[in-house]
This record gives sequence, C-alpha cells and structure tokens, in this order.
Amino acid sequence: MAIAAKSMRPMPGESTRNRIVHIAMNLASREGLESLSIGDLAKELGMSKSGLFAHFGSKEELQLATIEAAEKVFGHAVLESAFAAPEGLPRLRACLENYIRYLEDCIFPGGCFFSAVAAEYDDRPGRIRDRIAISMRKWSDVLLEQAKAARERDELKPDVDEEQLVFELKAYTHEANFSRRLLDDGLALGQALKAVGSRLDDVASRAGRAALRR
Amino acid sequence: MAIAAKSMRPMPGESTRNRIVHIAMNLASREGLESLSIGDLAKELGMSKSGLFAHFGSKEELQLATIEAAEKVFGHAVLESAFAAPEGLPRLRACLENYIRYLEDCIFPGGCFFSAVAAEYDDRPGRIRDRIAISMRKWSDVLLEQAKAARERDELKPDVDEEQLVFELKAYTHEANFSRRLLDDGLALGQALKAVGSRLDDVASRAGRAALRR
DNA sequence: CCTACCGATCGGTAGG
DNA sequence: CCTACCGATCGGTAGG
Repeated sequence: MAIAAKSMRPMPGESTRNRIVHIAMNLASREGLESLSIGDLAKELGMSKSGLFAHFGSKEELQLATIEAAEKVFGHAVLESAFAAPEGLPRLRACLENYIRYLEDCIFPGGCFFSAVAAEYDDRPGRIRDRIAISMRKWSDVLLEQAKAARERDELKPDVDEEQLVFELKAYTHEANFSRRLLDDGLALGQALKAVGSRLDDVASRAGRAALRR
Repeated sequence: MAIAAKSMRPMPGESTRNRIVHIAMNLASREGLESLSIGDLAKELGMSKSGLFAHFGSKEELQLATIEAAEKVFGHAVLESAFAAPEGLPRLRACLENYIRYLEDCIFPGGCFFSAVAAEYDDRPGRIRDRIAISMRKWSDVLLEQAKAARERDELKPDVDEEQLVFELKAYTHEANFSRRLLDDGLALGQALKAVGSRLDDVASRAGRAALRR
C-alpha cells in the first residue's frame, strides 16, 4: 500500500496540478482537448479520478488550464529568443524560424498544440474556443507588430501590404505542420523555411535586406 | 404511432444509407468524425440507433463511408469545373480559385471537411487516418500534375521549383479556412485569393502569363 | 487526496 | 428496419 508504483516520478518541486496539466497538454496535442478524459489522465498519473478532478472542479477548467500551460510552453520555445533579435524584419524572421524549429523539435508530441486544438474548436462555440482564439490572435499580433515595425524602419518595399505578408507567412508555417503530420512529408519543414526566406527577400527594401544580413 | 414526425423529408429517390451519410458528412465537418455519435445521428434522422447501425456494421465503416461521400462532394465543387480549363497554369489557378469559392459557399457547414478531419486524425493511426491521407494526397497530386504540365508547356520561369510552388499555394488555401473559422476573419478568403494570384504571376514565364490571360 | 457511487451515453448485440 | 438490452466509460458528486 505504501509503495506508489509510478512510472512518472513526482518531480520534487512540481505540484500535482502542474503534473496533471503537463500530461494533459501532451495528450491533447495528439488526441485533442475534447477526447481528453479525466479517467485516462488519472490512470496515467496513478491517482484517482476524483482526486484529479478536485484540482479543477470541471473538465472545462482543466481544458482551459491546459491551454494556458501550452501558451507558456509556446512562449518559451518560440517567442522568447526571437525577442533578442532587432525589431522589424529580423525579429519577424526569428519568430517564424523559431516556430519551424519548434515543430522540428517536437516540443509537443502531436506537433503544434494550437493548430491542433484550433481546428478542433473552430466550430464549437464556448469558453474553450474563445481562449484558443485569444492565443492564436496573440501570435498573429506579434507577427503583425513586427511587420509594422519593419514598415516604420523602411525595411519593406513601398507596395507591400503588411497584413497580406503576415497572412502568407503564417500560411507556410501552418501548412508545414499539417503536411508533415498527416502525409509524413519530411520535406514540409524545409519547404516552409524556404518559403519564409524567399517571401521576406521579396518584400525587403534595401534597408530591409541590410537588416536581415546583420 | 403511424405518423413519422420528421423534419427531414425522405427525398424519394435517395436511399436511407445516402441520407445517413449525407447528414454525417455535414455534422463531421463541424464537430469531427470521432465525436460523431450513432445515437445523435439516429435522432437527427428519426430512426433507431440499431436500425442505422445495421447499414454499416461498425462505427468505423460509417466514418469511412462519410469520408468517401465528402470526397465526391469535393470533386463536384472543386475539381470538375476546373478540368474545363486548359492544362497547366490555367487549370492550376482554377483548382485553387474553386477551392476558395468552395469555402465561401460553405459547401460544408464547418468549412473544408478534409482540413477538419485531417487535423483530427493526423496523430491517430488507423484506417480512417489512412483514408483521409489518400484524399489529401489526391488533391495534392492534382495540383502537382498541373504545375508539371505548366513546366512542360514552358509556362514557368526556369528557376521555379514545382513542389515548392504547390506547397505555397496549398498553404494559402488552408490558412484561409482556419483564419476564417477560428478568428472570424472575413478578409482571409480575399487574402488567399490575392496570394494565389500574385504567386502565380511571380512564377509565370511569358508563355505562362499569356496562358493565364487567355 | 480516497472509495463508492450517480445518471447519461457510448458502440455494439440478440432476436425478431 | 424495430425493441430491448449488454458492458464500458463518461463527467461529476457525496462524504470522508
């Protein structure tokens, strides 16, 4: 009875709640947030369903906590180091390249957590969909901010539309995620990287090209 | 008892099996193929669960039949009229523009059926994932064939990589679907259309531009 | 954090 | 195509 047979070590400093959310996040990136079951999660953690449940009070709260945790992971993996790059085109490029590396490194076992759950909830109104939309919007806004910073620094050719540019850049990275996962397309990440590189080259003014070379 | 209170008229020529699959297809485009429940479907059709079940023998067979039906709808909405356009760049463009119109017209209530279920099954190995991958691969192959036809007709500039081009074009159309649905982004379809147009302009040789103008 | 339980629903079956 | 049922599992609760 006293012997807790666990494959998952308790991770001294880590609270039970954090352990739960951590596992939930990784499960959800593969199977989705909806089919995430409290019973399965409890089994995986070697605790009782109701013990786990007590930490959240409802499945929805667990799902929301999971999204927030995933946002932190995304911030660490993709955004943090990109903010070391200078504002404008260099930082825009760093964000996109970091995103592609985040796919390559399988930070989540099911690819991009947010692409997965966004597709799952895009037609299911409610708090979960709203929370996911906020996360996606944040990411979109970071990219658009940098495109606008690039414009202010004259790093973009005069006729370039910043929103159109960001739309195209996001498209490459999302396509990389789906092509790679469904079609086992090993070339997809490279194609996305190439697409990002040549699109940025296309839109960069002389000042922009100089900034990208630095 | 004899009065069958039904909002869904039997559609004289349509078999029960077809009616089931038709509803399943529309439901799945919004909620996914996995959470599709035989009980819900039966309720929607005003028949018993087991009566519906007997048409398929397992949930998996129902799901596979649903994917096949969706492929037919896609073929009608997107491919058929595109094949009236001349091979090469004109047909490539027609495919992409038809796809964007298919999103606009909400042929499926949840946007693109295949984008939805591809995201759902990309990490769930099995017959359903395999069937979806076949559908996606077909679509990909149609686009690549036309890019190669364009190359043979000298419609592409010499340095253009056909696979890279197709990757970028697919990316625009998929991004349109997701931006529009999750972020209620009314501009997404227009941005995708513009991206397709300018990418095709970029890669077209003199002969290619002539073909697109015809 | 636990055991023990709830009503509802799941896919699927028996038998007609 | 139906009724009537199966075992399993769901989210959630009572009570400790």
